[in-house]
Amino acid sequence: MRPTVHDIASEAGVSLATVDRVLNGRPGVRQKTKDKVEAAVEKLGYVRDVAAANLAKGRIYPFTFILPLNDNSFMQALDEAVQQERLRGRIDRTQIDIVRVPAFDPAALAAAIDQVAETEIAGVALVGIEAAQVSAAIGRLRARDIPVVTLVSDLEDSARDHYAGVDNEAAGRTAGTLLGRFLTGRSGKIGILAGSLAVRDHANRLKGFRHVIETGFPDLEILPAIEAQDDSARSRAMVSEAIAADPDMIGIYSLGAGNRGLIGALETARGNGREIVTIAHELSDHARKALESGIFDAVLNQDAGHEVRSAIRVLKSRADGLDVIAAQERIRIDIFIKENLP
Amino acid sequence: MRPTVHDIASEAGVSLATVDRVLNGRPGVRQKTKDKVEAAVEKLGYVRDVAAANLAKGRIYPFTFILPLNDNSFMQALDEAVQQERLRGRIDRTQIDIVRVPAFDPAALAAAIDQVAETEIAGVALVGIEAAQVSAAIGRLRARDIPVVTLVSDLEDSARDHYAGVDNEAAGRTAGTLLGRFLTGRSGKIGILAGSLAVRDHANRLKGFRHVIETGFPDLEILPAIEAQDDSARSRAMVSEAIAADPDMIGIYSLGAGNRGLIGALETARGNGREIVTIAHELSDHARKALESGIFDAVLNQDAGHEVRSAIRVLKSRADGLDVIAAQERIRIDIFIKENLP
DNA sequence: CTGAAAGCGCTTACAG
DNA sequence: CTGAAAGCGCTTACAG
Repeated sequence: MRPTVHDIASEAGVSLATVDRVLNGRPGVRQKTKDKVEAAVEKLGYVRDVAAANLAKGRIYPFTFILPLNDNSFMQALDEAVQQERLRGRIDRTQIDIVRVPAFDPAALAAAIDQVAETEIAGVALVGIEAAQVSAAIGRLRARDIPVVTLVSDLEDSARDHYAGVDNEAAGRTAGTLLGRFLTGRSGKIGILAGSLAVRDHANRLKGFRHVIETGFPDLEILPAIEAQDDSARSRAMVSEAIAADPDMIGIYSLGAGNRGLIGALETARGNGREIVTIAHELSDHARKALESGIFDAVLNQDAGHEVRSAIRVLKSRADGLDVIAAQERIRIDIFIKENLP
Repeated sequence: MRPTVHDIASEAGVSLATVDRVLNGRPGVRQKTKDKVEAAVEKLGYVRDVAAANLAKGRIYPFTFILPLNDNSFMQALDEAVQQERLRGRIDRTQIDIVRVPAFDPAALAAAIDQVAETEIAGVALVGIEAAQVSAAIGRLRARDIPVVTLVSDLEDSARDHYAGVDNEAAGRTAGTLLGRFLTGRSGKIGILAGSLAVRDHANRLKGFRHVIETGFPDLEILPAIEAQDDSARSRAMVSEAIAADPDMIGIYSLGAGNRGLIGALETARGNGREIVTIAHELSDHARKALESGIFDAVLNQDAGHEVRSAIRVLKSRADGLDVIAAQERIRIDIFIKENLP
């Protein structure tokens, strides 16, 4: 049987309380006593039972997730993933509060952060918006020693502890390579559909995409980006117009949300005999159906559940003063085509 | 604060022991008492603290993993993943034994299974080999009510409880679509490199691949499969020869292990001005480097760690007599290209 | 600086 | 059929 604190205590000839002090690096133990305990730990190969420790501590980690009020499928999936983990809180001793703020509103986000900072909290996760006031609010949280993780969308210049999200430039490069290769031997133009290039994520994706196409696929030309604010009706209208206007458009990279409108436009185009190779982001139900029907050729995905769980793991580690194994927390860029749909 | 067994007991006006009996469906409780307890559970929204329960039970799940002694990278990764989980056993109360048997040896595997059946065990995971004697041995395990999960390689006709691995036919279809699309506009022949088509996994991959190419890419012709027993030197020689023999070979699908030899052959071919679009399986270090250098164009991967953890979750559920949510245990087919390498 | 005792939420003999 | 008490491996006041 594996050794317990009792074994350590009797081996070292001290009490349980002292063992606990040494094990948890609490102050008020003579060096000599500490040595005895450490020797016993070493000798018996003691490993702490974390579950039992948590039970005894009755410790609960109160975390707050600040999420945007956004109706696109991905943000909804993210919201649901957080709610899911919230329920699991009973078992993993987290107490997750969700605060929702208007989307794309830096002032609202900063205000929400400041409000959260007033509460008794062990960590905060939030979807970043690139803005000085947001960075400043994060700085104030960190000044109070509250761990902060950015989720999905980073704020590189802020004091956040960790970013739980995808490398968007790499995602753009991935899309570029796939689209370029799917169009092997053809020459023509590529349409870009974005929410807004003012959003760092979208800009980064486009940057990576552009780099790959320009350096690797000289027969393809990238058209100026269509910014449709991730709005479905708008996307549909603008993409339809662009397709009609340019018979040479043979591919589209949709790097934002708003896929529903895009799918409508592509279906219409297909009706008119135009098959356009398309790569989009986020495996929503719509995107899945579009893959199945051949309207989309590939979909890049980030797993919202993974991101949320990673954020929680990191916040817990931080709250416990432990280090994070960065490699283990890297969020993958999933590639889905019709054939490997999960 | 969330309710505990104490709250249920006082609400229902019974003792802790009775609450426990009802909660765990143990016999010897009057229906009327049971009703009272269940009403209290309902009313207070009680949810059991699994960690505390395990602590009290002192329960440990002794599982045995039977793994092939195989030096290919994937099997080594699998072995390491099991060792990893073995270490975590201290925290998640599993006690994992690893038994290693010669690879591709049905008699040895069957013997190992029978030997394990003699021990006090809560579940067995094993890498399947298609053979009647193996199925029979699994049947004997199940007859003793020991849960069995096949890992990586299934035995559909056996009595195993669950398969923790990838849908290999879908993997083949995925490879076919990618290769076909990467070769858009070109016509030529596709080489197939397999370990042995007697291995069901390899045969299934080829089946899926063939289906996609034959129905979707009429300009591509699949050459007879090269079976190199996953041996590096052999793979290298046979692939080199095949490339030299057929100037029309423009693509290769490598559906087994033995990638090192394949990479060597492709590098030589490249030196001779032959660029062959290649898709392989399993993201080993060699495969990763081959992606980075452009020798491989895509790699399909199954995550050994996921498979092992899924197997453990399923075995635990079975041991506890719980159902498994199949959708949650599905193992994904990961697509990696140079740009989305993790 | 150190220890004895109670308790976290559950389960398990044992007694009745 | 039901209950009182002890214990799982830890931590935490409290006392000294």
